[in-house]
Amino acid sequence: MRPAASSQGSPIPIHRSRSTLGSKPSGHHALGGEQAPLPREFYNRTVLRVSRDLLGMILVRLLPDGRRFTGRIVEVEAYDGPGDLACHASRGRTARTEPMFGESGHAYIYLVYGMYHCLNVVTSPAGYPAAVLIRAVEPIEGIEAMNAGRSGRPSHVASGPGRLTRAFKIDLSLNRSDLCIPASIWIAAGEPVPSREIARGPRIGVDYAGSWARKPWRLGVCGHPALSRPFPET
DNA sequence: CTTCGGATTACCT
DNA sequence: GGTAATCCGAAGG
Repeated sequence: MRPAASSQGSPIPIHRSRSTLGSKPSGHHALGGEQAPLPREFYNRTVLRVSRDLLGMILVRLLPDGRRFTGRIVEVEAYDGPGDLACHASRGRTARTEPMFGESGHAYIYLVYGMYHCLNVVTSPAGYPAAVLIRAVEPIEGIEAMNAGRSGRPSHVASGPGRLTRAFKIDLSLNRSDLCIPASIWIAAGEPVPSREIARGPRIGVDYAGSWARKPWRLGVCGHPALSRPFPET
């Protein structure tokens, strides 16, 4: 079952980063209205719509010491409600999954395999548990700090849900954060990705979910170098 | 209380 | 291809 989406066909108005109010030709970003959090309405839609529209948006992380990490979202996965056997919420409303049942636009973060955190964005009207797993971003700001003391291609430091949270210093302390407030973590408008440039495939690591594992709810920017792994052909 | 397994990654053969 | 690492939360006794 899906929640009745109030804004099914109409795009959510987003303050594009292209906005040219007093635009400056210099390379410096005008941080005034720039990188403002996406509005609650963006998240309060079906998880598949939000998933698609999150591609190209900008993940922003402001550290306590003032450093700012940003990256372009290039890969996500949708987890859709109590019927989706790959979704944690399909096993009921528990302390861990509680954020998914709450208001959209909040973070749902959990620990997997005892060592990696996964960042999710809660979607849909409150009461309907659904979330988007952010699987990969293309680093923009802070890429050097993210790679400090690590090997591997610097551009891949946030490719994969566990690598992404490690690079951006995201852990359980940020669970339930309101992403519509520019505090420690939020998502800002970027360049939307056209449908024809979106690759789709089965979700990763959910083979226990039977036929639900085969649903093509992993979305990514076609051919992008920062994907966590290639998408299946056709 | 104990047991079990995971929306992953890195490193091994 | 295989598997160790590592710990929280859910479930069962």
